[in-house]
Amino acid sequence: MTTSTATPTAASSTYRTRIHGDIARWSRTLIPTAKEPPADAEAPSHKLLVRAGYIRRVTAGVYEYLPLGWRVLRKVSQIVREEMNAAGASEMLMPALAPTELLRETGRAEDYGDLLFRFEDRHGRDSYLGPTHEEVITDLMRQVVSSYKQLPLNLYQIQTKYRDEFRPRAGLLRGREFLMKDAYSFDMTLEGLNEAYDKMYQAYTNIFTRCGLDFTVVEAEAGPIGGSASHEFMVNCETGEDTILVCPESGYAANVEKCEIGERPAPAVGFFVGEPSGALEEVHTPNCPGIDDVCAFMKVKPQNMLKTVVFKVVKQSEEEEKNFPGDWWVVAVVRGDHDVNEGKVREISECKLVLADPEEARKSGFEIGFVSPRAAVGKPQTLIIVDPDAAVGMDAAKGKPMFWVTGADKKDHHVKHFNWQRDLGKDPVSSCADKKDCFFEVGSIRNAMAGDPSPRAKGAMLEARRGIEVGHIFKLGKKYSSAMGFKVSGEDQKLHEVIMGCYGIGVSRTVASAVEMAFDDDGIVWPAAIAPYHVLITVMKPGDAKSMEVAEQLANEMSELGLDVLIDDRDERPGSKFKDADLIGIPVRVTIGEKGLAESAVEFKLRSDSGKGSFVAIAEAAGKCSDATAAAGA
RNA sequence: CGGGGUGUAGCGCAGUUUGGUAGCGCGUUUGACUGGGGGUCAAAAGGUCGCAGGUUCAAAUCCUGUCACCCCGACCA
Repeated sequence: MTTSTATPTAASSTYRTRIHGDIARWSRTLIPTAKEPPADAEAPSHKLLVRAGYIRRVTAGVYEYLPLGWRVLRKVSQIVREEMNAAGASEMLMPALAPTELLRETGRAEDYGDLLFRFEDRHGRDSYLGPTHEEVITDLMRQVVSSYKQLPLNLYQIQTKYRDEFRPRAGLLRGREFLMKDAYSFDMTLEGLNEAYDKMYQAYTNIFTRCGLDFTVVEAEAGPIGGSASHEFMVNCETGEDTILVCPESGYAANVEKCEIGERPAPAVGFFVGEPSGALEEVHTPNCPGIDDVCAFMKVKPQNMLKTVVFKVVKQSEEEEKNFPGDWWVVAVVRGDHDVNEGKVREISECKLVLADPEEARKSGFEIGFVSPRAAVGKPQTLIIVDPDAAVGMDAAKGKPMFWVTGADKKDHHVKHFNWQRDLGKDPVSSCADKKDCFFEVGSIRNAMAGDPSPRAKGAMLEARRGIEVGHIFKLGKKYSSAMGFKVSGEDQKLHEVIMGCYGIGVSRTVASAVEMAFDDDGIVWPAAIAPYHVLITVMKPGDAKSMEVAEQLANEMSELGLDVLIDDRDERPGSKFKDADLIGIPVRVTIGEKGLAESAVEFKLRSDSGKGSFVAIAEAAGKCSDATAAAGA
């Protein structure tokens, strides 16, 4: 592996010695290219990486990295390594295999469920293959770190990870075995954590910039891993699995789960106010628990439905259980074309929630699938939250009373002409005010969508884009140190739980997303920094002594300049060699043929240029390749 | 976990309805011609038709079971 002569960040200064580039011969390595992709490949990166001989599938979601693929993976790893080291983190290696009892300490043995690769060894010990390593590192740390003087620390590894995805797909983008960099920071104070986090944010920005990727950093929910803040690094790409929302004016960007919605104007007449659109009418809707089913059956639009989602409150302490005995519920109401955002419901309700079990909810009077706000209003131990877009009585656009369809609170029935005031009381909010254990409020509880007002710039609208998540940084807080008893002595001579952060990069996914981002009809177009080789020397007549001599000489010169060179010395027809060259996507191609040699020249062409290329004197070729790769960021 | 689908040569596929000697294209090997964008001709190698039972004189084909894989949805540190 090499570094080039012109690495743009401070990390390159770690190299004191001149490192020569690699030279390889196509005929003596393994690059099995194919005209047709395997039938199971769908994503462009999957098709191309297989066709170009980078990877092969071994079983669902598991791939071999052939020589070219492994080189790319190592290039990305090396960039990650350099930037992590420059940010003050230390590399180590944890095992992929660990005892499940570690996960029991934090409850994640259950939380992960089937996603965890688990098995018993011959002694009957329950083991797992690590999907991530919070428990392992915390276990290590609690053994070896006992004083604040040993902190702060940031430790990372580049390790194969395992997740038993139910449906692996898209080649390297969602595999069951994948290469990941994971880092863990340990601090005594919140300020320390914030500093560590900001350093990682910067390191990640450097890493993905150096990899030549076009990416967006978005605010994200911390998710099941817990914690208080997080950002995702998303490669901008139409084929991406994830939707992100961005504000074109302020630069605010967030994923769908996290994205806030700017102030939505309340109806001019006030929330819930409006005459009924007609008499309440019950409709038999057999086998229609879902919004789409009902809409198709009743021929109404989702915008005219009220969706009612029932959550159960999870009490987190015995004290809570004592103060609030029995089952408590949170009922979220949104418009049928919107999605309830559990995080936002949680924030407003200030409770830990789970989606109610249908059976259990039914016993308490919620006919799941057919619930309406009527089932919840005035009900004890229940909080109702209605999204502003659902809390309207007048259809402002049409100037008519709002036509609502919602559940009939009995199986296989819905009602139409639902009206907030008539069916819930003259003023739904105050109707609950005099009961001390029933609550009713209007709050923003749905996922943001394209077209929603920006939360950061007045008048701007959110836009939706697609992306591939390649990096994710979290502020974990004390979740793991607390669960696993990782405490150290502070300056005050007292024990303190350590504050953690964790920082992941999907290395193999980064490789695939680089391809998703840059390819054309002919094949891959690698960013120079992560291409398996910088230069491909295509020898038209490998049987010709003069041609091969020039090829070797050029390769040596380039290697001296730190370039990695692949010589296509195969005795193939020119057409095949050019097709293969475009397919594997090496950034610079130098062609050695009779035309040029007669003039002591070779042909120089960038993969990213569609033109024919140009002739360059042999003496200048190596330098030109070096300049071109440096200009492309390698 | 719901719905749909596929397993036949290294890759892509036909053949299965109506049981009767295992096929095509690409790739591979050999030879000749060719030689700047996947060439031409000639010859050749390569398959227990996913696996296990069953029906039958006879099974890639029909029946039963099983395994693997893919797509859509749900889910997703």
